[in-house]
Amino acid sequence: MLEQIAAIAKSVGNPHRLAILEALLIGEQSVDGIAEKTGLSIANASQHLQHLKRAGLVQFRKDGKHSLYRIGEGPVGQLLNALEAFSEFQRHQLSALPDAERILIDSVTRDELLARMQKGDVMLLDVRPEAEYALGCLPGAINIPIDQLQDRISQLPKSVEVVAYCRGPLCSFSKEAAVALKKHGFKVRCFEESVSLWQAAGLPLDQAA
Amino acid sequence: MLEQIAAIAKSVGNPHRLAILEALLIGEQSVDGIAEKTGLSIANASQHLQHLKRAGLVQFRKDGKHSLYRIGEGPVGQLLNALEAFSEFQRHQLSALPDAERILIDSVTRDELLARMQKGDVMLLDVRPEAEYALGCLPGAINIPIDQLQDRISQLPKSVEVVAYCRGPLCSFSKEAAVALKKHGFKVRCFEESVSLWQAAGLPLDQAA
DNA sequence: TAATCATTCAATAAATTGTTTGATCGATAG
DNA sequence: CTATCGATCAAACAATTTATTGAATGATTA
Repeated sequence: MLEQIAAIAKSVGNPHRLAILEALLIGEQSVDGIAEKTGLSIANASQHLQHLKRAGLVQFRKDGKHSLYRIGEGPVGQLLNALEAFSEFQRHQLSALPDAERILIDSVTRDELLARMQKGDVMLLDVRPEAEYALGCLPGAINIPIDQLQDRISQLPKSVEVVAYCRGPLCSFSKEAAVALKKHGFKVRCFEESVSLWQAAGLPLDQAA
Repeated sequence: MLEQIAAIAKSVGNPHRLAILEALLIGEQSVDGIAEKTGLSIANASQHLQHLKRAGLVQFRKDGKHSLYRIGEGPVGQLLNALEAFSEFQRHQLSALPDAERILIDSVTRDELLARMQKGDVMLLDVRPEAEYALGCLPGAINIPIDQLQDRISQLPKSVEVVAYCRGPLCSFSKEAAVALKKHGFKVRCFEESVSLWQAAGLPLDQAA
């Protein structure tokens, strides 16, 4: 029992396999696509993929001479989220802020976000690099890459709540952005599921041109 | 970055270390207490504990000639919960139920549970073994160990909602119980944080004696 | 001060994991 | 049918993890 759980953790406990999962969060990919994105040799990527497949973290289909892998069913995103959240906590722990200074960021569930978007009383902030934003973003989101946020912070409204998001479960940009904004007095939460899980849920993306 | 995250996952990716964490969820312990509970040699337990300490998953203080370890600050419980949830998902996946047959269990947050307990319109069901129940349970809970549940299912009321709980993040009893009850038409949810996180939050336990 | 106890450390051996190489397989294209 | 391509496999090696042993540490107790 504990061994099953440990086996799952062991599967994600390798930077190359995490990189593969991160790549797959964007969408289904062939082995050599993954190999290229992660800098692994093809044979090595294939081995890691099979490891992940055994653990149920990815799934697989064949299309002609390609093997296409995708994120597995089940709460893979939550798992990666939990890992990222713990890592994030650690990093802030280390920066040795006195407890009072530590800023807590609330998050928003997908359902709540959808409802708020309908009402139109939130501003969606995409903090990914421009190139990723251009490929597609949540409907109506504006883009300020995390490294430009300090300079362009005045472009954001204080009248409505800001919801920041980034790539997905293994990315901490949205939380960093939220902390920065909160320090400046904005009303801000973050949407932890971000693009990859939005997509995975079958919801539509905007083409930001 | 991915390496930091992988290091965390690697730390929980070992059954002995998971067993140690499970033991610590109950409370602070000395090295030899942990060694005994997990069946490890003292030296080995000490090494694993130091591994966990490096990863920030446990913390440590000295008291005389004892070293006392406890679960680390931060979202350790969530992390273990996510792992357990994924493992649980897999197990049900494997039992090859057609999608329609798969039973989804809602869970209850601690805050909601507290509110409902005040109002008195829930029945708390502790499905741990009797011995553990005797050491302390959530206020007002009754105990039906998971392996007696089938026989004693008629003792439960259908008029109020049942909330099942068990040991903590690495235990799946409460979910199993909830599935069984739901099949019999009970209104049931499960309290995923269970005893260990209840305790960790500083909330009081009942002495069931 | 010496003896004892709980723990950690250091060294080693055993087991597991990760990577590379080249061979192999199956599907498509010429 | 043969050549090519994407992917997997099998074997071999390197690197990392894990468990065990016995010595060392440091705080208490006699």
